[in-house]
Amino acid sequence: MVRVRYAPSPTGLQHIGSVRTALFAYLYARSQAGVFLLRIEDTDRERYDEASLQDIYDTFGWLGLRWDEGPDVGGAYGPYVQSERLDIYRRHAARLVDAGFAYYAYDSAQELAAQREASDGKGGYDRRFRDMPEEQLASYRDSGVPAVIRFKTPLDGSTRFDDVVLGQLSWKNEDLPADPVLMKSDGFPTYHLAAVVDDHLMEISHIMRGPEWVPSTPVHVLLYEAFGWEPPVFCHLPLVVGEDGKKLSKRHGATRVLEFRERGYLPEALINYLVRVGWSYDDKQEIFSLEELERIFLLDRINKAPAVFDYQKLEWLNGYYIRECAADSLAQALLPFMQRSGLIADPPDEADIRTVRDAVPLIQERLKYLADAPGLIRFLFEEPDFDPEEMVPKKLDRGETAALLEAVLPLVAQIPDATDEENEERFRAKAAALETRLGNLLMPIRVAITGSRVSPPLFGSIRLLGADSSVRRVQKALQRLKESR
RNA sequence: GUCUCCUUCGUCUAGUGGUUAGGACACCGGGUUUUCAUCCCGGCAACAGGGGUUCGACUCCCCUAGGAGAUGCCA
Repeated sequence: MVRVRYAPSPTGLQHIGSVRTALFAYLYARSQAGVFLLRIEDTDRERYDEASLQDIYDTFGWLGLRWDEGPDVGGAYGPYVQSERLDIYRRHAARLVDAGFAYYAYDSAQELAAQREASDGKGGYDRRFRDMPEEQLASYRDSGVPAVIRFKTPLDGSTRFDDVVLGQLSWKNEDLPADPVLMKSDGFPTYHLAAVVDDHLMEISHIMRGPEWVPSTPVHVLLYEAFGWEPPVFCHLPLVVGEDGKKLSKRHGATRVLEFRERGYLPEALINYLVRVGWSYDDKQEIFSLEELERIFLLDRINKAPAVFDYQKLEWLNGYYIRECAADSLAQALLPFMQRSGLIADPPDEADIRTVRDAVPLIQERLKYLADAPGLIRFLFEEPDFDPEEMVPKKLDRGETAALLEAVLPLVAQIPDATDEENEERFRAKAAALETRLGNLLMPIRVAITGSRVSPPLFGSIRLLGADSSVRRVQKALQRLKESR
């Protein structure tokens, strides 16, 4: 039985890297008909942040990735919050001390900092309490200095493990972190202890996590050995980096995942994009639905090398998924963005909903982001403001433009009652009669109606706006064009 | 500094000893089109460098260079 976990710590908002890790774990569990579970690693009470915890639920709720076991849904291996498992860690740490694999240490933060400094960035702890005789130890114990429990990493020999992605990895034990802390002085475990204990007790079969854990994996392997447990399969995912090749952070743009929702990305697009960062299926397919991924996602197609997060490709996918979207659901998805830009009320009234829905066919293939919609159809909700000069087509002047507009005005009122084909035919005939180009006729109207030279298709736009408003806007624009001569 | 990992077009990647090194995004050009967008066609563009092994290396080995991660009583 494949059991994988996503184990975020509520110390920061969910970002691209963490969600990519979760996605891979989720997909692998699904493809193996296994279990995907959420475990909250809240053992750092210094950095604990309530909002970050909520962000985890909000993020995955939006993405539509559900766990089979977790704090909110329960399960047979709980509790799924580490701060609720403290006595489990205490017991296991004590067990290691009793068996001679770990010991109490009484260093102060200052002493440790001084040691680090003295070692000239090389790290390294002097292990002073590791083999301290009992008589000496007693004085520390009685002094009331808070103790930590440290793990005795072997002084010689080597530790190796197999990683699904990286292959066989090996360390000399002397290069390992010197006696890492297992239990902190505040009674909370460190990641090393908590993760190992929980992964074992929760019967995790595959540890899928970011590459920053590779260097501490040998310590984890040693811990499994000390406990007499069989380690799970390790699977370290490649890093997601920014364009500068460095670990993704705020300076690379939107890294907080929910910000992608605010910017008008579709979860399908983000998921599809993310799955291709560090994973491939074959040499052809780029588009994957979540449902398909849940069937075909395999670990052996995971890449080793770090991958650059490419916003342009994400943008393309987002446009693709917007185009694929059913009109009604797209309209629905657009409403919050219309509200946020103040064009429609919250809650929206019937007429506004209808307008948005009717506008969808006009703008669907023009949207790269949901947030683009308000800009494209703003003219349906309020009168545009524009420079009359915008109406003048290339190679024409204001006078000529005004004359064309005047000549074509009667046709505008008829637009809503005719098909696009009929309208086009009429305008083409008119253009021919006036010995001008079709574009020279339509551009001034386009600007008069929408306020911009770039807009959704004109006839459809006018149909939505209605004959009266449309004619009024053209007349008004004509007036301004003449006046400003 | 030390340890570990990584290295195919600008980017994501396919490729597992013999390929014109394939696809996608981006970019450039062309076509369709009432603007924009979509769509269609075409183009540019890569095996980090050096040694081996081999009849033959992008593929295997070694070295170098570059990059990244780690080096916490954070995860």
